[in-house]
Amino acid sequence: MERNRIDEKKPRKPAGAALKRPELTQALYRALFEEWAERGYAAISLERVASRAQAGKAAIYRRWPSKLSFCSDAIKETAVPLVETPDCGSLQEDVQAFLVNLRRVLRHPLVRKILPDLEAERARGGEITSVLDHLAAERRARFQDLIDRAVLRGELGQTVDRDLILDTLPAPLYWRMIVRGQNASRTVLQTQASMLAAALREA
Amino acid sequence: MERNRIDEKKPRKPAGAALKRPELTQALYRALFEEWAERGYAAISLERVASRAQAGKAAIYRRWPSKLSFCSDAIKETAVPLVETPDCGSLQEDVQAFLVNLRRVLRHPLVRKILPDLEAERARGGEITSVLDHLAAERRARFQDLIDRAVLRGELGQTVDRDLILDTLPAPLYWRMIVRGQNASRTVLQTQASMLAAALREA
DNA sequence: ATAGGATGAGACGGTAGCGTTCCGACGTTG
DNA sequence: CAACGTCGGAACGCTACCGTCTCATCCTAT
Repeated sequence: MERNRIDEKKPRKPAGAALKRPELTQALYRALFEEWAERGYAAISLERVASRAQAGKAAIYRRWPSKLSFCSDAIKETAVPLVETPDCGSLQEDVQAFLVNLRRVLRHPLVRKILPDLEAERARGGEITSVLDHLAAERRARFQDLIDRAVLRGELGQTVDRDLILDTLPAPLYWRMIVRGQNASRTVLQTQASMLAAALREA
Repeated sequence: MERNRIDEKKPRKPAGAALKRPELTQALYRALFEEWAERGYAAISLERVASRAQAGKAAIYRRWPSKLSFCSDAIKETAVPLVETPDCGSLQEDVQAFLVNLRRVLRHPLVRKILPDLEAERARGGEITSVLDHLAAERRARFQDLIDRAVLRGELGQTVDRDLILDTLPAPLYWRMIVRGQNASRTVLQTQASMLAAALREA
């Protein structure tokens, strides 16, 4: 009876499938993010998203039951391939590699607009708060690895305040690029890495 | 002819005046900020602001021609008495005093919600962007004073990168309190001040 | 070729806020 | 006392979007 005809999400044949065309789903995600960047989460109009994707409103309501689940899926689908922080040999190099990765993310023009909106929505206690909390937890785990390596190398004491480092590492670059809207050259990253390494050793 | 009957903003007699009652104006400001914190700038409903202040919509439109000018006036009126950064004798003490002032501002429950919304609105290029740019310029001037004093004392070299310091000083506390939503104890401020002073000397 | 399912387009009634305008009530001024 | 201006409240027509629904069309699989 081939019951997988209902379950399958990807095309069985090489060409595009007809069951909830995945290309359209991607187009809807893209249109959503554009709308999101322009208006902010609270003011997203699904009508405009649909027309921006040259789709009908029904195409959205067929896939997701609500704006929240639509946006939640869009974030999860997109934010997963995020920053990787491999071991670069020293604290200073680890920090600099992290900054390079962070800059790559913060450079994206849509991220620059959507990220502050997410923070605002979270501060306000909006409905997407839970989604963001989940992402924040993942982000925190990456930091822990970086700090653990530095402690093992003896670059940081075992009593180091991990919570404070969590504030210190990403904050200056975020502030510069997102809050102040400046760009960050390679020399800026290097100087910031030096300053951060010095700050961490002081903690 | 007593032409000041038109100009005067304050009551001539001890009792409340009738011409655009200033108490009502203040009540409207307060209601605006509450609404702002709950919904965000883009979603502010002047109808709700009015009813929250137990006023009629006309009371708002009699005073301001648009939402932008209403909010703009409210911000300017409120944000002017901002942080002061007096000379405390040393870089480390100056930094710590600045952090204490910043914490005082960021602790306010309405500020915690309105500030991220302002950043998001600014990143989006919304209509209040110009108002915020003006405030940012004032804020920057305060930092220049703090750095100038440290250079004069010989604590920082004359070639120090002021732009980077502009990113480094407020970022970690802002990140901790606003983005992460944590509070900041006195020892947190002290440790951050030490870390920041070490970072600045590295710049 | 044909049947079935997704699609784009758009109509529908409902909700919400806009900005304006009117009203009767009130208090201050003269 | 009378005139005036502001007050709260409410109604106005207007626009935008919601979430549902219908329908002709197109594509794919059988």
